[in-house]
Amino acid sequence: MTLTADQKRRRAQQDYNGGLGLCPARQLLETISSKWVTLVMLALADGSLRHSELRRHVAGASQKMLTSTLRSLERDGLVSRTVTSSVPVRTDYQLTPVGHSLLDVVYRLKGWAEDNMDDVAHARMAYDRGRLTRVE
Amino acid sequence: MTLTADQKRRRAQQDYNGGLGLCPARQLLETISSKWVTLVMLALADGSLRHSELRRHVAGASQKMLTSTLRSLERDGLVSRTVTSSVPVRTDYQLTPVGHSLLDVVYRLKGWAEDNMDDVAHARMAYDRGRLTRVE
DNA sequence: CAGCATCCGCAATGATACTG
DNA sequence: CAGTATCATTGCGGATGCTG
Repeated sequence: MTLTADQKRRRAQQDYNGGLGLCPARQLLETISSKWVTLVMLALADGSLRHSELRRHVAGASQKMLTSTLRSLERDGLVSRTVTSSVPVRTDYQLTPVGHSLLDVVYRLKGWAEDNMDDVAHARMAYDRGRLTRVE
Repeated sequence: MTLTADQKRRRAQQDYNGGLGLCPARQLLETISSKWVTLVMLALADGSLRHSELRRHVAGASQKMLTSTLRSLERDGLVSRTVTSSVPVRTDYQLTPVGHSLLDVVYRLKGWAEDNMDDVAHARMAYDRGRLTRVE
């Protein structure tokens, strides 16, 4: 078998997440870092929303991604799903207590972004403009 | 010519942002949400690190991804890069003041993950158990 | 209306080899 | 050692159509 360095690295990463148990936190971090997670969390901040409502709140999210994200959040116990078996099926999503605790952190993240977006925007322009000026 | 890789990334981001017409804050949020960003930030928490050292700290990061992430962070003014033009080129990375302010938030995120990983792990098992009643 | 399955294009990511 | 370009692969994410 030609298990080159690629396999080894990938195995290392997988083991890091699952086997060692020393860093399940990282696994969680990566879950949170998912593109739509923060947006869905913020959308559910005010209360429960239906699938269609959620989709309206989160701009640019396809039905597939939304469902996928919600499943992930539900699996992690951050979001609870309530299905009402009426004729038109109604499904409501809302944050669990654990979800709310994460929301608190997400708010801080959002706050930081709002506070520093000017600095970052400026830094970006400066970087893009003077990229050929190397520091030595 | 040396901008090709960066231009690709930049183009991708702008393409996404342009399609949705988003506020800069959300743009920043997505930057932070990048998979390796938090890990690199945490690695640089204690002080400056060289490229190779950084790579050792962040498990599973390829050289390409690391460089790419660092470039992104440098562009946003969160990380500063210091190149020493000695015979073996030495490059050190360290957080900027703005980077440190983000690090503070990242710490909270990490703290949350550590505090809640047990709950989440439990929720996951429970969820998976319920789903596995229907195995082929 | 909720959500799952399928096809598919493209961006993200990795490996490799090459500069300075 | 740090960094880049190039090619190959994959998995994300979008679109569509079908089920309950």
